[in-house]
Amino acid sequence: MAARPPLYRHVKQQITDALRSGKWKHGQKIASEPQLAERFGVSIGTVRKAVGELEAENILVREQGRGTFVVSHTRDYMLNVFFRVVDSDGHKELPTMSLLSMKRGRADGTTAALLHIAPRAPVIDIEALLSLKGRPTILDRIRLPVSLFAELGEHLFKRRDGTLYGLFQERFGITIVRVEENITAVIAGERDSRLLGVANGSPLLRIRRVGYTYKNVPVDARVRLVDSSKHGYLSVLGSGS
Amino acid sequence: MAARPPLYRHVKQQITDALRSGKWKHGQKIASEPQLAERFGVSIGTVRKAVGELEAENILVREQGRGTFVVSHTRDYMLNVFFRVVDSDGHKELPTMSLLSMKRGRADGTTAALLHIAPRAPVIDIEALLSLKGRPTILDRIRLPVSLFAELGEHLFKRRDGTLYGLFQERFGITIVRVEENITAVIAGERDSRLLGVANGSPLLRIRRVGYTYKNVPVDARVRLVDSSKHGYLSVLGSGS
DNA sequence: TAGTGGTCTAGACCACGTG
DNA sequence: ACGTGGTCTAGACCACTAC
Repeated sequence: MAARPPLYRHVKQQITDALRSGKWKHGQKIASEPQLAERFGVSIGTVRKAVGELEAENILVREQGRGTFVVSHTRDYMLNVFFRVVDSDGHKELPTMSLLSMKRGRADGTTAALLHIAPRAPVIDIEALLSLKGRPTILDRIRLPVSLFAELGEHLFKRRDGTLYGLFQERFGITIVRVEENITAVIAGERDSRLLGVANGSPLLRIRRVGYTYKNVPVDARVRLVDSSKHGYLSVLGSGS
Repeated sequence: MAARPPLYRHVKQQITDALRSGKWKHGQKIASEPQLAERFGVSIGTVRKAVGELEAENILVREQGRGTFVVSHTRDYMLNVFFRVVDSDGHKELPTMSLLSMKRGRADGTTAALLHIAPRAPVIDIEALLSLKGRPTILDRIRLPVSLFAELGEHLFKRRDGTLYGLFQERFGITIVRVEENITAVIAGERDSRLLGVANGSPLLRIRRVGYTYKNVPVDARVRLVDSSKHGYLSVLGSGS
Protein backbone atom coordinates (compact mmCIF):
# COMPACT_ATOMS: atom_id res chain seq x y z
CA MET A 1 0.00 0.00 0.00
CA ALA A 2 2.87 2.39 -0.59
CA ALA A 3 1.26 5.81 -0.88
CA ARG A 4 1.90 7.36 -4.24
CA PRO A 5 4.20 10.35 -3.79
CA PRO A 6 2.78 13.62 -5.06
CA LEU A 7 3.83 14.83 -8.47
CA TYR A 8 5.75 17.82 -7.20
CA ARG A 9 8.01 15.51 -5.18
CA HIS A 10 8.92 13.76 -8.36
CA VAL A 11 9.64 17.06 -10.05
CA LYS A 12 11.73 18.15 -7.08
CA GLN A 13 13.66 14.91 -7.24
CA GLN A 14 14.37 15.38 -10.94
CA ILE A 15 15.62 18.90 -10.34
CA THR A 16 17.83 17.69 -7.49
CA ASP A 17 19.22 14.94 -9.70
CA ALA A 18 20.01 17.47 -12.40
CA LEU A 19 21.87 19.58 -9.84
CA ARG A 20 23.79 16.60 -8.56
CA SER A 21 24.78 15.55 -12.06
CA GLY A 22 26.19 19.02 -12.63
CA LYS A 23 23.72 20.03 -15.32
CA TRP A 24 23.37 23.39 -13.62
CA LYS A 25 26.32 24.63 -11.61
CA HIS A 26 26.42 26.96 -8.65
CA GLY A 27 25.50 30.53 -9.44
CA GLN A 28 23.94 29.56 -12.76
CA LYS A 29 20.38 30.19 -13.80
CA ILE A 30 18.26 27.08 -14.17
CA ALA A 31 15.44 26.67 -16.69
CA SER A 32 12.46 28.97 -16.26
CA GLU A 33 9.32 27.71 -14.66
CA PRO A 34 7.35 27.40 -17.91
CA GLN A 35 10.26 25.47 -19.42
CA LEU A 36 10.44 23.11 -16.46
CA ALA A 37 6.67 22.65 -16.58
CA GLU A 38 6.79 21.64 -20.21
CA ARG A 39 9.82 19.38 -19.79
CA PHE A 40 8.21 17.46 -16.94
CA GLY A 41 4.73 17.61 -18.39
CA VAL A 42 3.14 19.28 -15.39
CA SER A 43 1.54 22.62 -14.74
CA ILE A 44 3.47 25.66 -13.60
CA GLY A 45 1.86 25.49 -10.18
CA THR A 46 3.38 22.08 -9.60
CA VAL A 47 6.80 23.28 -10.68
CA ARG A 48 6.47 26.22 -8.34
CA LYS A 49 5.74 23.98 -5.41
CA ALA A 50 8.83 21.87 -6.12
CA VAL A 51 11.07 24.88 -6.61
CA GLY A 52 9.59 26.47 -3.50
CA GLU A 53 10.72 23.55 -1.36
CA LEU A 54 14.19 23.62 -2.85
CA GLU A 55 14.34 27.32 -2.12
CA ALA A 56 13.26 26.72 1.49
CA GLU A 57 16.11 24.22 1.75
CA ASN A 58 18.67 26.78 0.62
CA ILE A 59 19.41 24.93 -2.59
CA LEU A 60 17.86 27.36 -5.08
CA VAL A 61 17.15 31.07 -4.96
CA ARG A 62 14.46 32.79 -6.97
CA GLU A 63 14.86 36.36 -8.14
CA GLN A 64 11.84 38.07 -9.55
CA GLY A 65 12.34 39.23 -13.10
CA ARG A 66 15.69 37.43 -13.43
CA GLY A 67 15.24 33.75 -12.91
CA THR A 68 16.01 30.92 -10.49
CA PHE A 69 19.61 30.21 -9.55
CA VAL A 70 21.65 27.52 -7.90
CA VAL A 71 22.94 28.89 -4.60
CA SER A 72 26.55 29.92 -4.60
CA HIS A 73 28.59 29.67 -1.45
CA THR A 74 29.63 33.26 -1.46
CA ARG A 75 30.90 34.84 1.70
CA ASP A 76 27.54 36.48 2.34
CA TYR A 77 25.73 33.22 1.90
CA MET A 78 28.01 31.37 4.28
CA LEU A 79 27.65 34.12 6.82
CA ASN A 80 23.89 33.94 6.77
CA VAL A 81 23.39 30.21 6.61
CA PHE A 82 26.27 28.30 8.16
CA PHE A 83 28.22 30.64 10.40
CA ARG A 84 26.80 31.17 13.86
CA VAL A 85 29.56 32.82 15.87
CA VAL A 86 28.66 36.37 16.82
CA ASP A 87 30.41 39.03 18.85
CA SER A 88 28.98 40.47 22.02
CA ASP A 89 26.88 42.96 20.08
CA GLY A 90 25.30 40.14 18.10
CA HIS A 91 27.16 41.06 14.93
CA LYS A 92 28.52 38.48 12.55
CA GLU A 93 31.67 38.61 10.52
CA LEU A 94 33.44 35.91 8.55
CA PRO A 95 36.82 34.86 9.89
CA THR A 96 40.09 34.91 8.02
CA MET A 97 41.68 31.50 7.73
CA SER A 98 45.29 30.65 8.33
CA LEU A 99 46.36 27.13 7.44
CA LEU A 100 48.41 25.45 10.15
CA SER A 101 48.92 22.04 8.63
CA MET A 102 47.60 19.70 6.03
CA LYS A 103 48.51 16.06 5.72
CA ARG A 104 47.23 12.70 4.59
CA GLY A 105 46.26 10.17 7.19
CA ARG A 106 43.77 7.45 7.98
CA ALA A 107 40.35 7.84 9.53
CA ASP A 108 39.97 6.94 13.16
CA GLY A 109 36.81 5.10 14.16
CA THR A 110 34.78 8.16 15.06
CA THR A 111 35.65 10.05 11.91
CA ALA A 112 34.99 7.02 9.74
CA ALA A 113 31.56 6.59 11.29
CA LEU A 114 30.70 10.26 10.81
CA LEU A 115 31.83 10.30 7.19
CA HIS A 116 30.32 6.89 6.36
CA ILE A 117 33.66 5.56 5.18
CA ALA A 118 35.62 2.48 6.18
CA PRO A 119 37.75 2.63 9.32
CA ARG A 120 41.31 3.59 8.39
CA ALA A 121 40.19 4.83 4.99
CA PRO A 122 42.47 7.63 3.74
CA VAL A 123 41.55 11.14 4.81
CA ILE A 124 42.97 14.61 4.51
CA ASP A 125 43.68 16.11 7.89
CA ILE A 126 43.70 19.89 8.07
CA GLU A 127 44.36 22.25 10.91
CA ALA A 128 43.47 25.89 10.56
CA LEU A 129 43.32 28.91 12.78
CA LEU A 130 40.47 31.34 12.15
CA SER A 131 40.63 34.93 13.26
CA LEU A 132 37.90 37.46 13.91
CA LYS A 133 38.91 41.11 13.93
CA GLY A 134 42.51 39.97 13.67
CA ARG A 135 42.25 37.93 16.86
CA PRO A 136 42.65 34.14 16.76
CA THR A 137 39.29 32.79 17.90
CA ILE A 138 38.60 29.45 16.28
CA LEU A 139 40.82 26.41 15.93
CA ASP A 140 39.61 23.91 13.34
CA ARG A 141 40.64 20.32 12.84
CA ILE A 142 39.04 19.11 9.62
CA ARG A 143 38.91 15.64 8.12
CA LEU A 144 37.92 15.10 4.50
CA PRO A 145 37.67 11.78 2.65
CA VAL A 146 40.42 11.48 0.05
CA SER A 147 37.91 9.75 -2.20
CA LEU A 148 36.15 13.07 -2.75
CA PHE A 149 39.04 15.52 -2.47
CA ALA A 150 42.01 13.69 -3.96
CA GLU A 151 43.51 16.75 -5.62
CA LEU A 152 43.23 19.03 -2.64
CA GLY A 153 46.58 20.69 -2.06
CA GLU A 154 47.97 23.43 0.10
CA HIS A 155 48.37 25.76 -2.86
CA LEU A 156 44.56 25.98 -3.10
CA PHE A 157 44.50 27.71 0.25
CA LYS A 158 47.26 30.19 -0.38
CA ARG A 159 45.45 32.45 -2.77
CA ARG A 160 42.02 32.15 -1.24
CA ASP A 161 39.70 34.86 -0.13
CA GLY A 162 36.64 32.63 0.00
CA THR A 163 35.51 29.97 2.40
CA LEU A 164 36.30 26.29 2.58
CA TYR A 165 32.81 25.35 1.42
CA GLY A 166 33.19 27.81 -1.44
CA LEU A 167 36.34 25.92 -2.42
CA PHE A 168 34.47 22.60 -2.27
CA GLN A 169 31.91 24.00 -4.65
CA GLU A 170 34.22 25.71 -7.12
CA ARG A 171 36.93 23.10 -7.38
CA PHE A 172 35.15 19.86 -6.59
CA GLY A 173 31.54 20.54 -7.53
CA ILE A 174 30.40 19.60 -4.04
CA THR A 175 27.71 21.72 -2.45
CA ILE A 176 27.18 21.52 1.28
CA VAL A 177 23.46 21.82 1.94
CA ARG A 178 23.25 21.02 5.64
CA VAL A 179 25.55 20.91 8.64
CA GLU A 180 24.99 19.40 12.04
CA GLU A 181 26.87 20.78 15.00
CA ASN A 182 27.14 19.22 18.42
CA ILE A 183 28.37 21.66 21.02
CA THR A 184 29.99 20.96 24.36
CA ALA A 185 32.19 22.91 26.74
CA VAL A 186 35.80 21.88 27.34
CA ILE A 187 38.94 23.14 29.01
CA ALA A 188 41.65 24.42 26.71
CA GLY A 189 44.66 22.13 26.49
CA GLU A 190 48.18 23.49 26.51
CA ARG A 191 48.57 23.65 22.74
CA ASP A 192 45.05 24.94 22.11
CA SER A 193 45.42 27.77 24.57
CA ARG A 194 48.74 28.79 23.05
CA LEU A 195 47.32 28.90 19.52
CA LEU A 196 44.20 30.76 20.58
CA GLY A 197 46.06 33.09 22.87
CA VAL A 198 44.04 32.30 25.96
CA ALA A 199 45.12 31.28 29.42
CA ASN A 200 45.77 27.62 30.00
CA GLY A 201 42.64 26.08 31.49
CA SER A 202 40.25 28.54 29.84
CA PRO A 203 36.80 27.25 28.88
CA LEU A 204 36.19 26.76 25.15
CA LEU A 205 33.26 25.74 23.02
CA ARG A 206 33.97 22.46 21.29
CA ILE A 207 31.86 22.07 18.18
CA ARG A 208 31.77 18.77 16.37
CA ARG A 209 30.49 19.55 12.88
CA VAL A 210 29.51 17.26 10.04
CA GLY A 211 28.70 18.80 6.65
CA TYR A 212 26.36 17.06 4.21
CA THR A 213 25.76 17.42 0.51
CA TYR A 214 22.65 16.32 -1.39
CA LYS A 215 21.05 13.04 -0.32
CA ASN A 216 22.47 13.26 3.19
CA VAL A 217 25.94 12.26 2.10
CA PRO A 218 28.47 13.39 4.71
CA VAL A 219 31.41 15.27 3.27
CA ASP A 220 33.41 16.95 5.98
CA ALA A 221 33.92 16.29 9.66
CA ARG A 222 35.57 18.79 11.91
CA VAL A 223 36.21 19.60 15.50
CA ARG A 224 36.15 23.30 16.17
CA LEU A 225 37.37 24.96 19.34
CA VAL A 226 36.02 28.45 19.93
CA ASP A 227 37.26 31.03 22.38
CA SER A 228 33.88 32.27 23.57
CA SER A 229 35.19 34.95 25.91
CA LYS A 230 34.40 37.66 23.37
CA HIS A 231 31.97 35.76 21.15
CA GLY A 232 28.96 33.49 21.40
CA TYR A 233 27.25 30.83 19.33
CA LEU A 234 23.82 32.03 18.23
CA SER A 235 20.98 29.58 17.79
CA VAL A 236 17.47 30.59 16.79
CA LEU A 237 14.62 28.13 17.25
CA GLY A 238 11.02 28.24 16.07
CA SER A 239 11.28 31.22 13.71
CA GLY A 240 7.81 32.57 14.47
CA SER A 241 6.50 35.74 12.91
CA MET B 1 5.93 54.30 -3.13
CA ALA B 2 5.28 51.78 -0.36
CA ALA B 3 4.82 48.47 -2.15
CA ARG B 4 1.37 47.07 -1.57
CA PRO B 5 1.67 43.95 0.55
CA PRO B 6 0.21 40.81 -1.04
CA LEU B 7 -3.26 39.74 -0.03
CA TYR B 8 -2.14 36.58 1.71
CA ARG B 9 -0.01 38.65 4.08
CA HIS B 10 -3.09 40.51 5.10
CA VAL B 11 -4.94 37.27 5.66
CA LYS B 12 -2.01 35.92 7.66
CA GLN B 13 -2.00 39.05 9.75
CA GLN B 14 -5.70 38.75 10.48
CA ILE B 15 -5.29 35.13 11.54
CA THR B 16 -2.36 36.05 13.78
CA ASP B 17 -4.41 38.85 15.34
CA ALA B 18 -7.24 36.42 16.02
CA LEU B 19 -4.78 34.09 17.74
CA ARG B 20 -3.33 36.87 19.79
CA SER B 21 -6.76 38.06 20.87
CA GLY B 22 -7.50 34.57 22.10
CA LYS B 23 -10.26 33.83 19.61
CA TRP B 24 -8.75 30.41 19.07
CA LYS B 25 -6.79 28.92 21.93
CA HIS B 26 -3.97 26.41 21.86
CA GLY B 27 -4.98 22.96 20.75
CA GLN B 28 -8.24 24.19 19.28
CA LYS B 29 -9.35 23.82 15.71
CA ILE B 30 -9.56 27.06 13.74
CA ALA B 31 -12.06 27.76 10.99
CA SER B 32 -11.80 25.61 7.88
CA GLU B 33 -10.12 26.94 4.80
CA PRO B 34 -13.37 27.53 2.87
CA GLN B 35 -14.75 29.39 5.89
CA LEU B 36 -11.66 31.56 6.18
CA ALA B 37 -11.77 32.22 2.44
CA GLU B 38 -15.33 33.44 2.65
CA ARG B 39 -14.77 35.50 5.78
CA PHE B 40 -11.83 37.34 4.25
CA GLY B 41 -13.30 37.49 0.78
CA VAL B 42 -10.40 35.70 -0.90
CA SER B 43 -9.95 32.43 -2.71
CA ILE B 44 -8.98 29.24 -0.94
CA GLY B 45 -5.55 29.29 -2.56
CA THR B 46 -4.78 32.59 -0.87
CA VAL B 47 -5.91 31.27 2.50
CA ARG B 48 -3.74 28.21 2.00
CA LYS B 49 -0.69 30.34 1.35
CA ALA B 50 -1.28 32.31 4.55
CA VAL B 51 -1.92 29.20 6.64
CA GLY B 52 1.09 27.54 5.04
CA GLU B 53 3.39 30.27 6.31
CA LEU B 54 1.92 30.09 9.78
CA GLU B 55 2.46 26.35 9.73
CA ALA B 56 6.08 26.80 8.65
CA GLU B 57 6.50 29.12 11.62
CA ASN B 58 5.26 26.49 14.04
CA ILE B 59 2.16 28.48 14.92
CA LEU B 60 -0.48 26.28 13.27
CA VAL B 61 -0.57 22.61 12.37
CA ARG B 62 -2.71 21.15 9.60
CA GLU B 63 -4.08 17.65 9.82
CA GLN B 64 -5.61 16.18 6.73
CA GLY B 65 -9.21 15.21 7.23
CA ARG B 66 -9.41 16.83 10.67
CA GLY B 67 -8.69 20.51 10.39
CA THR B 68 -6.11 23.15 11.27
CA PHE B 69 -5.11 23.60 14.91
CA VAL B 70 -3.28 26.08 17.07
CA VAL B 71 -0.07 24.45 18.25
CA SER B 72 -0.07 23.24 21.79
CA HIS B 73 3.11 23.20 23.80
CA THR B 74 2.91 19.56 24.66
CA ARG B 75 5.98 17.76 25.80
CA ASP B 76 6.51 16.26 22.36
CA TYR B 77 6.24 19.64 20.72
CA MET B 78 8.74 21.23 23.09
CA LEU B 79 11.11 18.37 22.56
CA ASN B 80 11.06 18.76 18.81
CA VAL B 81 11.10 22.52 18.53
CA PHE B 82 12.78 24.18 21.48
CA PHE B 83 14.88 21.62 23.29
CA ARG B 84 18.32 20.98 21.83
CA VAL B 85 20.24 19.08 24.48
CA VAL B 86 21.00 15.53 23.38
CA ASP B 87 22.88 12.66 24.97
CA SER B 88 25.97 11.14 23.44
CA ASP B 89 23.88 8.87 21.22
CA GLY B 90 22.07 11.88 19.81
CA HIS B 91 18.84 11.04 21.64
CA LYS B 92 16.63 13.66 23.15
CA GLU B 93 14.59 13.47 26.30
CA LEU B 94 12.77 16.17 28.23
CA PRO B 95 14.19 16.96 31.64
CA THR B 96 12.30 16.83 34.92
CA MET B 97 12.22 20.16 36.67
CA SER B 98 12.87 20.80 40.33
CA LEU B 99 12.17 24.31 41.58
CA LEU B 100 14.97 25.69 43.72
CA SER B 101 13.66 29.17 44.44
CA MET B 102 11.20 31.71 43.23
CA LYS B 103 11.08 35.29 44.38
CA ARG B 104 10.13 38.78 43.28
CA GLY B 105 12.85 41.24 42.44
CA ARG B 106 13.78 44.03 40.10
CA ALA B 107 15.30 43.76 36.66
CA ASP B 108 18.98 44.48 36.28
CA GLY B 109 20.06 46.43 33.23
CA THR B 110 20.80 43.43 31.03
CA THR B 111 17.55 41.67 31.81
CA ALA B 112 15.54 44.85 31.33
CA ALA B 113 17.10 45.37 27.92
CA LEU B 114 16.43 41.78 26.86
CA LEU B 115 12.81 41.88 28.01
CA HIS B 116 12.16 45.40 26.69
CA ILE B 117 11.06 46.61 30.11
CA ALA B 118 12.22 49.54 32.22
CA PRO B 119 15.36 49.09 34.32
CA ARG B 120 14.39 48.00 37.83
CA ALA B 121 10.92 47.00 36.67
CA PRO B 122 9.54 44.16 38.80
CA VAL B 123 10.41 40.66 37.68
CA ILE B 124 9.93 37.13 38.92
CA ASP B 125 13.23 35.41 39.52
CA ILE B 126 13.20 31.63 39.34
CA GLU B 127 15.90 29.08 39.84
CA ALA B 128 15.34 25.51 38.76
CA LEU B 129 17.40 22.39 38.43
CA LEU B 130 16.64 20.15 35.47
CA SER B 131 17.56 16.49 35.42
CA LEU B 132 18.05 14.09 32.55
CA LYS B 133 17.87 10.38 33.37
CA GLY B 134 17.69 11.35 37.03
CA ARG B 135 20.99 13.20 36.85
CA PRO B 136 21.09 16.98 37.46
CA THR B 137 22.29 18.45 34.18
CA ILE B 138 20.87 21.91 33.67
CA LEU B 139 20.69 24.84 36.05
CA ASP B 140 18.22 27.55 35.00
CA ARG B 141 17.93 31.10 36.24
CA ILE B 142 14.78 32.57 34.72
CA ARG B 143 13.47 36.12 34.80
CA LEU B 144 9.88 36.92 33.85
CA PRO B 145 8.23 40.33 33.79
CA VAL B 146 5.66 40.63 36.58
CA SER B 147 3.48 42.62 34.17
CA LEU B 148 2.76 39.42 32.24
CA PHE B 149 2.91 36.81 34.98
CA ALA B 150 1.52 38.55 38.06
CA GLU B 151 -0.28 35.51 39.42
CA LEU B 152 2.57 33.09 38.99
CA GLY B 153 3.07 31.25 42.27
CA GLU B 154 5.07 28.30 43.47
CA HIS B 155 1.98 26.15 43.75
CA LEU B 156 1.71 26.13 39.95
CA PHE B 157 4.95 24.20 39.77
CA LYS B 158 4.21 21.62 42.40
CA ARG B 159 1.68 19.60 40.49
CA ARG B 160 3.20 20.01 37.08
CA ASP B 161 4.16 17.37 34.60
CA GLY B 162 4.41 19.73 31.68
CA THR B 163 6.96 22.31 30.66
CA LEU B 164 7.35 25.94 31.64
CA TYR B 165 6.23 27.13 28.22
CA GLY B 166 3.25 24.82 28.49
CA LEU B 167 2.39 26.58 31.74
CA PHE B 168 2.71 29.97 30.06
CA GLN B 169 0.24 28.86 27.44
CA GLU B 170 -2.30 27.16 29.67
CA ARG B 171 -2.40 29.62 32.52
CA PHE B 172 -1.45 32.90 30.90
CA GLY B 173 -2.45 32.49 27.28
CA ILE B 174 1.08 33.30 26.17
CA THR B 175 2.55 31.23 23.36
CA ILE B 176 6.28 31.25 22.80
CA VAL B 177 6.91 31.12 19.07
CA ARG B 178 10.65 31.74 18.88
CA VAL B 179 13.66 31.56 21.16
CA GLU B 180 17.14 32.92 20.66
CA GLU B 181 20.02 31.27 22.45
CA ASN B 182 23.52 32.64 22.79
CA ILE B 183 26.00 29.99 23.87
CA THR B 184 29.36 30.41 25.50
CA ALA B 185 31.64 28.21 27.59
CA VAL B 186 32.30 29.01 31.24
CA ILE B 187 33.92 27.49 34.30
CA ALA B 188 31.55 26.19 36.96
CA GLY B 189 31.45 28.31 40.10
CA GLU B 190 31.42 26.79 43.53
CA ARG B 191 27.63 26.80 43.92
CA ASP B 192 26.92 25.74 40.32
CA SER B 193 29.22 22.75 40.55
CA ARG B 194 27.66 21.65 43.82
CA LEU B 195 24.13 21.82 42.39
CA LEU B 196 25.08 20.07 39.18
CA GLY B 197 27.25 17.51 40.91
CA VAL B 198 30.37 18.25 38.92
CA ALA B 199 33.89 19.01 40.03
CA ASN B 200 34.67 22.60 40.87
CA GLY B 201 36.24 24.21 37.83
CA SER B 202 34.45 22.00 35.30
CA PRO B 203 33.57 23.53 31.94
CA LEU B 204 29.86 24.24 31.36
CA LEU B 205 27.78 25.54 28.50
CA ARG B 206 26.23 28.87 29.40
CA ILE B 207 23.14 29.55 27.34
CA ARG B 208 21.51 32.95 27.44
CA ARG B 209 17.98 32.42 26.14
CA VAL B 210 15.27 34.92 25.31
CA GLY B 211 11.80 33.61 24.43
CA TYR B 212 9.44 35.60 22.22
CA THR B 213 5.73 35.45 21.63
CA TYR B 214 3.86 36.84 18.60
CA LYS B 215 5.10 40.15 17.18
CA ASN B 216 8.59 39.65 18.54
CA VAL B 217 7.58 40.52 22.07
CA PRO B 218 10.16 39.12 24.51
CA VAL B 219 8.62 37.17 27.36
CA ASP B 220 11.24 35.22 29.23
CA ALA B 221 14.96 35.66 29.76
CA ARG B 222 17.08 32.96 31.26
CA VAL B 223 20.61 31.91 31.82
CA ARG B 224 21.07 28.20 31.57
CA LEU B 225 24.15 26.29 32.67
CA VAL B 226 24.55 22.85 31.13
CA ASP B 227 26.85 20.07 32.23
CA SER B 228 27.99 18.96 28.79
CA SER B 229 30.17 16.09 29.93
CA LYS B 230 27.48 13.56 29.00
CA HIS B 231 25.36 15.72 26.68
CA GLY B 232 25.72 18.14 23.83
CA TYR B 233 23.80 21.00 22.27
CA LEU B 234 22.63 20.04 18.79
CA SER B 235 22.31 22.68 16.08
CA VAL B 236 21.25 21.91 12.51
CA LEU B 237 21.83 24.49 9.81
CA GLY B 238 20.63 24.65 6.22
CA SER B 239 18.15 21.74 6.33
CA GLY B 240 18.81 20.55 2.79
CA SER B 241 17.03 17.56 1.31
C1' DT C 1 -21.64 10.33 3.68
C1' DA C 2 -20.01 14.76 4.66
C1' DG C 3 -16.28 17.69 5.72
C1' DT C 4 -11.45 18.46 6.06
C1' DG C 5 -6.92 19.43 4.17
C1' DG C 6 -3.68 17.99 -0.10
C1' DT C 7 -2.77 17.96 -5.02
C1' DC C 8 -3.06 19.55 -9.64
C1' DT C 9 -4.60 22.29 -13.34
C1' DA C 10 -5.34 26.53 -16.41
C1' DG C 11 -5.35 31.09 -16.92
C1' DA C 12 -5.24 36.15 -15.77
C1' DC C 13 -2.74 39.78 -14.12
C1' DC C 14 1.15 42.15 -11.48
C1' DA C 15 6.08 43.50 -10.37
C1' DC C 16 10.59 43.41 -11.64
C1' DG C 17 14.91 43.21 -14.52
C1' DT C 18 16.99 43.38 -18.99
C1' DG C 19 17.70 44.85 -23.46
C1' DA D 1 8.81 45.01 -25.32
C1' DC D 2 9.74 40.80 -23.45
C1' DG D 3 10.65 37.21 -20.18
C1' DT D 4 11.08 36.25 -15.48
C1' DG D 5 9.10 35.06 -11.02
C1' DG D 6 4.89 36.52 -7.73
C1' DT D 7 0.01 36.75 -6.78
C1' DC D 8 -4.70 35.42 -7.16
C1' DT D 9 -8.57 33.01 -8.82
C1' DA D 10 -11.80 28.96 -9.82
C1' DG D 11 -12.56 24.48 -10.05
C1' DA D 12 -11.66 19.37 -10.21
C1' DC D 13 -10.29 15.50 -7.88
C1' DC D 14 -7.81 12.77 -4.10
C1' DA D 15 -6.83 11.15 0.80
C1' DC D 16 -8.10 11.10 5.22
C1' DT D 17 -11.20 11.55 9.49
C1' DA D 18 -15.32 11.47 11.76
C1' DC D 19 -19.98 10.05 12.31
